[in-house]
Amino acid sequence: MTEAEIIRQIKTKGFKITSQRRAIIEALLVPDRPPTAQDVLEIVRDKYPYVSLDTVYRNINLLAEIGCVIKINLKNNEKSRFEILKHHHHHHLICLGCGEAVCLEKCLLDKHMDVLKDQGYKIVGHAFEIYGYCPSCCDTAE
Amino acid sequence: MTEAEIIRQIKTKGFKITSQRRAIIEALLVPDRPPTAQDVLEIVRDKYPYVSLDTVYRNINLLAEIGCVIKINLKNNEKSRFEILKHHHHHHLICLGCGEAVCLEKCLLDKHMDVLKDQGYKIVGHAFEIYGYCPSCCDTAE
DNA sequence: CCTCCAAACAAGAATATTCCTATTTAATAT
DNA sequence: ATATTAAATAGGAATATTCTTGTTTGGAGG
Repeated sequence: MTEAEIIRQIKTKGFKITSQRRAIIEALLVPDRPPTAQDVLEIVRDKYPYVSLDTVYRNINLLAEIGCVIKINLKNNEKSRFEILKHHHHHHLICLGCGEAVCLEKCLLDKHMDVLKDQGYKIVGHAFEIYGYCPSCCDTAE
Repeated sequence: MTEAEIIRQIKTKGFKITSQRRAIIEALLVPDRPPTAQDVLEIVRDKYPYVSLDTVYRNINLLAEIGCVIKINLKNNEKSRFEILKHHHHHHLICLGCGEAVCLEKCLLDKHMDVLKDQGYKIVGHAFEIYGYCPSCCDTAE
């Protein structure tokens, strides 16, 4: 998803475009690996020194709610990381060794959703994460 | 899983049985709906007034790691709730209306796991939660 | 262009959870 | 029973994230 597409989505849903919001979206696209809120703050502050961390969280959460960003919860109280949703809906394997989030090909959970919808539940979202060790961390493990 | 079975598991894995630990396990079984760490603390303190909240979290996390307890993450910064795993491995739908955690029948994620294991990943756990509204909260919603 | 109002903001307080350190204790070997 | 040691604990500090409050601002309508 490009910056322009995201901004269009935000407008469509009736939210406003502020300079901070725009800068946060751009910052999310800069780092190699999905950044933490703190990472985003530091990038944004190069341009807007008075942006608060709360604003970063508020905007990232908005982006997650409208489906433009995925929140990656690392275990053990590490900071969360946030990934702009480039292509399709997917989930992650989080390596407990190096902390890297590996994208899973495809979401296999639609079956669950369908059953619940039939039973009268209204589903608005889901979280799914796998914890383990990637092949190279398996090698170096004791 | 009964208290005795859990204690046996703890011993088997080389952890110690302390009076606080025992009391925490018992406290988890008391409330109707899965309790928060604070709920557990209050029950335990009836008997042991000097138990710390950290001890409750530490023990619940241990129980979760050895697979005796499931951690239920409610959205929006509500406190987590913890459920003694009575029967088989399963997940939850969390109602955003009333906050209730509905148990899902069965874990459909084994396919994912198998694929990853074939690729050399070592899987140690996963988190899966669905957010939505239960039928009665759907009725009362605007 | 000017007014208006909901949405967004900054700053700092609050919250849930974990970490740190010094002390105590369960289980094991003597 | 006693000594030993790693695990567990209490208490308080630290951390990530969200909430609160008063202020500012985007964008719709006149």
